[in-house]
Amino acid sequence: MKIGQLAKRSGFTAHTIRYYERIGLLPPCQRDAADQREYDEDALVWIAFLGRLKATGMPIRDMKRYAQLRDQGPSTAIDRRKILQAHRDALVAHIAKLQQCLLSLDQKIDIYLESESEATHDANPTPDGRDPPSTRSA
Amino acid sequence: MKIGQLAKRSGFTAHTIRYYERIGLLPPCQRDAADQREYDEDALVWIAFLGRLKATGMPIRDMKRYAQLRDQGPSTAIDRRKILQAHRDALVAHIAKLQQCLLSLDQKIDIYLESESEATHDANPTPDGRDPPSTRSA
DNA sequence: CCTTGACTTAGAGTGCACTCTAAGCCTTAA
DNA sequence: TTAAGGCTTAGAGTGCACTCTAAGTCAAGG
Repeated sequence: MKIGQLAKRSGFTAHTIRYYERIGLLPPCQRDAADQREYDEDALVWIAFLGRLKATGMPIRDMKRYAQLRDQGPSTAIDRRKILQAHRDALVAHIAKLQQCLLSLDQKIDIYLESESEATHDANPTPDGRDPPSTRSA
Repeated sequence: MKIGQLAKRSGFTAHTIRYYERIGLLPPCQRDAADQREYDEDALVWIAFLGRLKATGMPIRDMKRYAQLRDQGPSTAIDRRKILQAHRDALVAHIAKLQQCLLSLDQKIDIYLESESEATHDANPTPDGRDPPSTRSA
């Protein structure tokens, strides 16, 4: 497939795909008679994997490290697995943190909703007219 | 407390706190006789909240919008609540996506681990000497 | 008295990850 | 035949969120 196709199927732009090739994240691909890039399904699998690393917050320099090891062949498999595991652990921690933030966000929303329903039952929003839930710990 | 104290307790640097004030994320605070910033506990609560918005991926321009509404007083409470709810929904979706990525990351790690244990039982890592788990969907 | 270190300002610089531009080539449909 | 649209390159530009610099003031400790 051409770069435009790969772009559509991977969710990256053609610009970004060329950029990734330039910096060594994608290996150089086949070219057709007109010197245009021609990709196979493997390329899509690889770039989709990069997309997941990116989505989970891996910086490009780490993806590059991984890509370099991959280029060096099977002897680097253990190193690659370790990179992935470290990333996985960081991801688990990150998700946990997000879930905690979600909790306190929900709490804050509830405080807003409560003060809104008070305002419905009562003509006067909050007793002293202060900004209702501008603060709250957690 | 002084800016250095607030920095320590909030996890932001003093530089960043001044930057946030400059762009309107933090309201101007009290100054002491030497014109140095003096913060109260409320300031800490507010900046900690900003920290959670940031940690959950809210861009600064959206935080600014929220801060502006807050500065306008209680009449903007519903708008603020809606911002928070929209952010909350985006966050839930983001967490779900991360969890999906975590799943396929774990699968990939398992493939590496399997090929490693094969290598232990068998002298020859992979039959044809190819890069073991460089791909795999999901 | 002197040094240390925290603070002040405006504004410049950084790092990341794209994102786009310019100028041009090639293929395909009308 | 021509126009549209996709492709090529090197390199410049963008947006975000800081991050730091320079030059200076000020208060406390040795």
